[in-house]
Amino acid sequence: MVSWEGCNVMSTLVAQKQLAALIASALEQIIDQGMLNISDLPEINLEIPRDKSHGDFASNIALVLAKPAGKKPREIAEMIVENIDDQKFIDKVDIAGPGFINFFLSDQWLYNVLERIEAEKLDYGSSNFGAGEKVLLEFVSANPVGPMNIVNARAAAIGDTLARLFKASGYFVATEYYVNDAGVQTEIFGKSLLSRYRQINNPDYPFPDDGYPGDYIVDLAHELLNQNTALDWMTEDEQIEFCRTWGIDRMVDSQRQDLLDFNVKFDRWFRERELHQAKALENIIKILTERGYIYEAEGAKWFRSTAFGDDKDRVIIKNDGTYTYVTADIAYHYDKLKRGFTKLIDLLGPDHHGYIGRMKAAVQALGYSEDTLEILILQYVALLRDGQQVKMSKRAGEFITLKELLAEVGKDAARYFFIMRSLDSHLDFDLTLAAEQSSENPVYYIQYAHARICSIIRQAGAQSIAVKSVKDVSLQLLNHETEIDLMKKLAELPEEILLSTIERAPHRIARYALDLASLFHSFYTHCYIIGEKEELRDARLVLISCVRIVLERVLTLLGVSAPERM
RNA sequence: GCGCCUGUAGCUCAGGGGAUAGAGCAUCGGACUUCUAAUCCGAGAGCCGCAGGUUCGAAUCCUGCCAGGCGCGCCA
Repeated sequence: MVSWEGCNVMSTLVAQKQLAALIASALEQIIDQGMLNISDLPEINLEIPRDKSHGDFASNIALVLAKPAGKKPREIAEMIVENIDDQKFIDKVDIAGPGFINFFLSDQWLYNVLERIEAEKLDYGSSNFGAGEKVLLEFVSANPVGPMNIVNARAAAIGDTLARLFKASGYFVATEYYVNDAGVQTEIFGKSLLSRYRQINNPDYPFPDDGYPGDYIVDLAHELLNQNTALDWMTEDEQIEFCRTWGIDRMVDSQRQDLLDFNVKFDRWFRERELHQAKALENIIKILTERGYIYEAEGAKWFRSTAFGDDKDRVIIKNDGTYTYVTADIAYHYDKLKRGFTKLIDLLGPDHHGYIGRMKAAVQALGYSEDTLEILILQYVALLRDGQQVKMSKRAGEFITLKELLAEVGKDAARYFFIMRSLDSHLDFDLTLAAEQSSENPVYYIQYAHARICSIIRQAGAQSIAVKSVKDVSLQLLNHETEIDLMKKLAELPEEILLSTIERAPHRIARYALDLASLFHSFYTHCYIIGEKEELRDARLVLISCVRIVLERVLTLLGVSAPERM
């Protein structure tokens, strides 16, 4: 049994849980009295009504029960309300509309929120929901033969924030970037680099037909020249191999640096070559063969992925004896599983959606459940400049790289813009707006709220006014409408973090940050702080200090900085 | 042809069974002798792509259609 002693409600999550328990016990009493005849209780959900006149929380339970119970919704609602135990934290309970039960809570629960924020600081909103489950989040994994593009950038921002959300929700998370450094593409890359290297002294040296045209390879060639390597004494094959490994290492280094500049740090950069060196591909084929999912046909070896619902079986060893990329990918995922991760999440671009079936099949063929692997598909990004779409052609070597994006709009705006839309949304990224440092830009709007609070606290400090502890101020003075709204929003953070994690929806946090900033700005214009009487001033300082903590918290989740001055 | 995503205010997007459908931008009108006007307050603006169905209740779920984006290799 839940104890109702004291008023321990301190977030919307807790409030909803407690109200649901109250309704459940009311229903039990009604059923015991024989007033209601239903076989089993449905789940009781509390929602926060859009309209404030509908209370702090509302339940539709009476409407849901109307049919199975064969009674009118309002009649059921009345019985429930009559049987709800009186609680100190409930001001009143109304029945409204077709049969909604609306709960109006005493403001005390909001003051408890401030106490909790003061106690937990930047941990406020965290939970142990994940119970330490080991999750491996793989994202970006861009080919190392070229610079990272705008979709990679979106994946980086979203993947990184998802990782932060999983951590906040009590999971053990590791992030990985898978480097395809073993395929045909890297060989073409090696040839391209060697050709550019030769062209420095011999402009007529041929460039491979299928070579990579970008200028970055020319830059790499000049860097290679300055390295004074033993390249010229090698055979042709050795030269290509050297260019490949040296060049890929340089590409990976620069990708790693670009991502660090974007506030994205991977726990591990996993090289495909490690799998080959460890004979992991041979091993995975052996395992799948033993399990009976490999067969030979048309001179190749196939993985029977259709056994688990895939559209067609997949070639795993080509008729020329080499492996397909799927083979390495299965080996990589098996490696993840062997390392003890019980949940694998891959964040991929929309061109990879056909990949879901075969990889889920592979995981199952290896003896794991289908939902061990979760593949999130990210939709494309269209870049706009001055309202016009920026055309990008990879073949012509024209595309905006992550590095260029950061130079143009900055890390904070870029992160926010990528995260503010749901994964499913085909994002229109407005470069002009993102680069603008004005009120039209939501990033600055949120950061400005944080900087404003810091400024007030600085001003107060200059007048020797310190921010007191929550328990030393008169919280009941915080009763202005904008103050109540602000505290309600603070109360929502734990729920928001949890839902953002469960729904894999980082955009919810971006929106929450914007809403909180908006409520603060509104409060700021309606309520003074430093000029007010001491008691009210101190209470308000506590309030804005809590708002500041939560703003810093959500900005950190987004990977955006929380400036103290602007 | 098959698969995935999308279609909501002039624009970009939230909401994904519940009460009068929301936000930002844009437009229009107001607010600075005091803590940052990078702000606030207010107004107008919508057959929620179309047509059926399920439901006490559908923007939300199901079916079909229309439109846009992206896939459907022994490429990665």
